[in-house]
Order: sequence, then C-alpha cells, then structure tokens
Amino acid sequence: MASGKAKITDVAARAGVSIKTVSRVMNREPNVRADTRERVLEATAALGYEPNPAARGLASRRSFSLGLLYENPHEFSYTQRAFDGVFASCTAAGYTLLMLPCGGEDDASNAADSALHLAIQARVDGVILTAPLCDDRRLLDALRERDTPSARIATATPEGSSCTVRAGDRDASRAIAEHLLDLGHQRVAFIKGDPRHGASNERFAGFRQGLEARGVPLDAALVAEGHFDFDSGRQAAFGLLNLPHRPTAIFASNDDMAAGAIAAAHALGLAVPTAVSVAGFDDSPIASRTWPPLTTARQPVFEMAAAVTDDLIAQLRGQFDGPRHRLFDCPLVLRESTAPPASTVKKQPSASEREGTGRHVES
Amino acid sequence: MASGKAKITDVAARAGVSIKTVSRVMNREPNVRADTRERVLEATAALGYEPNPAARGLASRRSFSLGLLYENPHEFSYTQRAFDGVFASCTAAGYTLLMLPCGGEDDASNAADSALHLAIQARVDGVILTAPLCDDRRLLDALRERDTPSARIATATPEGSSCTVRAGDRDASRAIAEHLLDLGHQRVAFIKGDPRHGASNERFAGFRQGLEARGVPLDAALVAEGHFDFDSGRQAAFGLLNLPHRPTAIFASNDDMAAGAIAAAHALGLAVPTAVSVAGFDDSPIASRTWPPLTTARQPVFEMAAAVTDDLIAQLRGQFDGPRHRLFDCPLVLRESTAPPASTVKKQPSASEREGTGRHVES
DNA sequence: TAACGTGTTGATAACGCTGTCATTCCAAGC
DNA sequence: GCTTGGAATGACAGCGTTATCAACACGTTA
Repeated sequence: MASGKAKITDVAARAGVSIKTVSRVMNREPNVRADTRERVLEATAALGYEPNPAARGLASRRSFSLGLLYENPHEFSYTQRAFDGVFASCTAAGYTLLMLPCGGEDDASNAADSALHLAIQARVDGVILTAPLCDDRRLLDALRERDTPSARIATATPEGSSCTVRAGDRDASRAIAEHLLDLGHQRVAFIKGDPRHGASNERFAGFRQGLEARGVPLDAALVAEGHFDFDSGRQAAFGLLNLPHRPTAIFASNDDMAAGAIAAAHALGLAVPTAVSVAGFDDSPIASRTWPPLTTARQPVFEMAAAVTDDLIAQLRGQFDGPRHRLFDCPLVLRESTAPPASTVKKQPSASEREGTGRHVES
Repeated sequence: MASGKAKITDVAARAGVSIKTVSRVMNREPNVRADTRERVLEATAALGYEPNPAARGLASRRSFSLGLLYENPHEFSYTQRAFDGVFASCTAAGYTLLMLPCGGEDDASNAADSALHLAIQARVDGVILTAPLCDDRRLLDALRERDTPSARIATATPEGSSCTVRAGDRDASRAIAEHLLDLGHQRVAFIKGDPRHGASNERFAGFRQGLEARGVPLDAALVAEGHFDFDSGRQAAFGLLNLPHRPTAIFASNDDMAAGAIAAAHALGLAVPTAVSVAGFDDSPIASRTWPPLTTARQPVFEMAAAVTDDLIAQLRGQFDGPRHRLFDCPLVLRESTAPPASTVKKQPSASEREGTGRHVES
C-alpha cells in the first residue's frame, strides 16, 4: 500500500542491493539467492513498486503487449458498442486503448481492486469506467488519490470531478410505460434491473412516473426483481404470468430480460403480443432478433462512449474547464412485441398522443 | 513503404534538421517553418518512420493510452469469448492486451492495411488474428516481413509458420446433419456462411458428408447463401420455406442465421420444430435465447483463444519448436428446435441438454 | 596450492524520445 | 547601421529500465 511512484532505485536502496538485482527479481531471472530475492520482494511490497512499462519496453525492445486483431461487422452488444465508440475517439486523438476487464461475479470490492491494479500497472493516462464500476466509491477515491483522470459511462451520480455521460433512462422509461398504457393496458408489470446499476433506479422511477401521469396506481405485485440478464427476466416473467390476475403487458428494464419474458410467454403458451405485450430497453441486438421483435428504447451507446472519451482526452490535454456531464436521449423504437390488450377494441394511438422524447419507429 | 525500424535520428539526418525539430513535427507543435515541416514529413514517409511509443512515454511521462474498465458477467458473444480467453492468458503471462479493430464492411485489403498499421504503430510483440483476417495472405506476408509473430484463430489454413487453432467444424457439422437425418428428415436445407471464413467451407463439407453417410443426395435447391448474420439467415430461410416443395429442416451454419431462420418460420406461421426443424452452429448466446432454443454445436471459443495465446507467448519467450496447430472438438448441443418431421411417428429426441421449462409451442 | 568453474552481484552504457534552455535567424523600429 | 524581440532551431540532459560484461565468492579439481 504505497504511492505507486517508487522506482527501481528506491527499491534497490531499501533492499541494500543494486538495481540490476532488483531487475532480476522482477523479471524472475535465475541466479538470485533466495534471501536476496526475499529482501527485494519485501522492499517492492513496502514501497508499492510497479515497474514502469515504458522504460522496460525501451530498454528491452519489447512491448509486453499483444495485439488482438479482429474484424466483426456483425457484433453489436452493449460492451461492444461502447468499446467501438471509445476506440473511435482514441484513434482519432492518437491514443491507444487498453481493455481492463474486471472480475465478474465476485463482489464489487474485488472488481474495484483488480480495476485499480490494472490501471496502475499499465500506467494509463486515464480510465473510462462503465456501470456499475463507475459508481464504486472506493475505486473513484483511489483513482483520485493517484491523480488518474476518469470518465464514467452510465453513472448513477452525474456529478463530481470526472466527466460523465448517461442516457435519459427515466424519460424514455416513462415514455414506454405511457405507450403501453395508451394501448389500453391496465395491468402493466415491471421487471427491475441489477440494483448496482444506476440505470435500474432511473428506469423504475420513469415507469412509476408514467403510471402516475396516466392515473394508474402502482401494483406492487406486478413489480419483479431482475438482474439485467436473460434468465432472471424469464424467471421474473414466469412469476408474473402465473399470477391469478396476470398482467397484460410486461415492461422489462432491458432487452435481454425482455427476451427472457418472451421466452416465458412462449413456454406458457401465451402469444406475444396477442395475449401479452412485452417491451424492453436499450435496443440491443437481441431486440431485433426475438420473435416478435421488441418494442424498446434506443440507447445511443456508441455516441455516448465516444463523446465522454473526447471529454476525457480534452481533459488530459489540459483543455479542461470543469467536468462535463452529458445526457443522451433514448428514442422509442416501436416494433411488434406490443399491441392493445386482447379484450380491448383495437386502436392505434394517434400522432398527437405521442409526446416526450423523439420517437423512432421501425418498419 | 519502408522497414518500420527507422528512428528519429535517421529522419533528422535525412531531412537535414535536428531530432528536436523532427519531434516537433511529429507532435504537431507550433513554431516550425512550413517548408521545414514539409521536409521532415517527406523524410518520415520515405523511411516509414513511426515513433517508438515506449521511448515517447518514458521521456514524456505519458502513456498515450487509456484504459477501458468494464465488468460484464453477462456478455457472451463470439468476439467477447475470444477476447476473454486471450486476455486470461495475457494476464497470466504478464502481457498487456491491445485491441485493434479493423474496418468492417470495407474490402478486405483495407482491413489488412489498417491491421498492419495498428500493429506496427503500437509495436506489439505479436498479434492474434481472428477470421477472416487470419487468412489474408497480404497481411500474413507483411507480418512475416516485419518478423512480427502471430497466432491465428479459426483459420482455414492450419499450417505455415504461425501457431493456429480451429474448431472441428467439419465433424461437428456432419454430426448435426446426421442428427437431423436420423430424426427422419429427408429434405434438409443448408444455409452457408460468409465465404471469406474458412469455417464456412468446412461446415458445408461436413453437411455433405453427413448426407452421404446416410445415403441422401444433395439437392442444390436446398442450399442457400448467407453471411453469418441474422438478416441473411432470415432471408435465406424465407427463400427456402417458400419453395414449392419446402424442406422440413434447416441447418444454418451459425446460430445468428439460425435465429433468423426461426424468425422467418414464425413470420410464415410455421411452428418450430413442429413444422420445420432448425439447427445452428457455435452455441453462442443467441442459441439459448431464441424460441425454441437452438440445437447447435458448441464451439469452445474461450479455450481455443486461451490455448493459442499461450502458444504465441511461448514462442515470444523463445520456447518454440515449430508452430503448433490445435484442433478443438465441438460437442453437439441438443435443444428444442429440432424434432422429427410432422409426417413421422412422433418420438422424443434424447436431449443431452435441455433449456427452458415449457413445452408448449406457439400456435 | 593454484587453477578452474559456477553461482551471484554490480557498474555502466545504452534504449529513442521529449523537456529545458540556449542559440540563431530575421524582420521591424530606431 | 544597430538594436530588439519573437519565431525557429538545436544541444544536451534526462526519463527508468534492461543488457553487457566485469567482478567477486565459493567449492571443486588438477
């Protein structure tokens, strides 16, 4: 636990050896006495020493990095889209992009630790954080302590010293709720997302606002927990559709869960949207691959990622007058998974009934 | 067009200026006379000079790289899985991983050029190539010319001087074909993949072998072109299902196209698998998210990527006795999208893996 | 005992670039 | 002509590590 700014000479002095010996230990070279190695390792640990990759690369004529070249015009997942946006901005500005994946299922503190370690070891000029890492207080504090500028994508806290970007989750979520209510649905269920993501709260809040705006009371029995993944969506939908008085529409707070809801409906013999409408959020690739394709809200992930990366680079270049907090609209995308409830006389909402964020209607 | 090994002193000598002036030009600093800048740029172009990022980083105390931290336990796309495998091996060996996405829809030569440029500019120790880049002769030649070791994932040519890994596409494809035939299908259609990928040929070859093994002649009318993406799969399936004497089963050579085929079947009012069976390939995430979930072959992408990365790193460390060419099996995954044809006496397929709990089929 | 090998350690010179600061150039003003 | 000041350029010292090679400490062999 130390500054992370120690250099090899400091370690050598502390261990009472030459820098070459420290170098030997760091590179796991043979021919170092065990007790010498031990002393060096103690010194590195005490000083929090991490070799400088640039110096190492210069002296050894090696980069210690591999390139992964790929070409995939047909990948559109969320992370992929974010990556593409960040990469585009980096390339344009002459920056290189390192990917630092953090532990998945482990508890958040581990993820933050590994994130921090990677960022320090690689000595990047700045880091871009995605949800839910971008709201980890310990990580943010540690980065600030080390003067590593950061940018945050899809944060729950669009404030503080780093640039942020987020989607207008609440408004778009409200628009989807109103869309379902305007179709004539009275019992609209909601599947919440991973509570660690700030977007989850926002989307739920938007849903409630939509109900309120249409004068429909919130029925707690129709709110289910989910974790943004297909399986949790399917299970939540099973629960909802097996209720004695089941909902006629399900609004899942992302597309993957909505796809799960569709699978659940199919499994129960309920046709979508005839027997039950389903809506998602994100307009991720799965949204147009389900049957029927999903009504959802399009989150412009590429643009968001590129924009906040530009902000970060500007900051690194000293062009910085305070952190910028961006907000992107999520236009509604109407597809075939939503329709009026079976019992209702079919009616299309007229254009004048549509309001709020801009809407993008497909096919 | 030159060696790529020129340094700043060479450029300075050729342009008749000091290295500092070259540095100014390279960094777009002001206060350089236009004609001087011109001369320097000519020299850099003539010598193929690219600044050494390690030296630059060491002197300037900047890394010119950004870290993208993310945490997404629920992403499983092909590239993502490959990335995870490569990353795991890199981390274990103390290597850093740079992502170098190459142009998507452009012609292959552009992609190869940009790949090469990125690899040279970043001065990586080695590169890992995914299909179809891994079979681009110009790219491979250029890499060899620069002594940049490479590893290739899913190559069509498991030979040559670089380590490779590929899946047993042909055998698995044959197994799927035989599975469909053994269910009783007589008219099995095939949707080919992107011809630039070596796997496309292999999978088609396996399909034909399966037909041959069961004594069923190949019907050219039942072979459609595709490009490994959802939409081409859907369109191909539309064509096939609208034939006067339509097939009772469709084998799409990857899952994304198979999902498209399911969508086409749904759109035509044909239930899967009752009216038509559909099988895919890869066991990518979409395979378990369609309704019904897809029968497919599991390609162990993570393991493949990690293994070939280990090979590359071993080579970089001098532990190299000839290139290694690995082959991974793709086990069959039986789900609910395949069943005996309607006209046959109904019998349950022995499912090795079952997804989903429902057994109702949308009417 | 002397010579030798083997394992261990250190002094010092790169590595290729940028930062600092000195120097040169040149047009404008006296 | 001489000065002046800003623009243009260059000399040189690092940046923090690894590579090279010399030196040293031992135990072993002739």
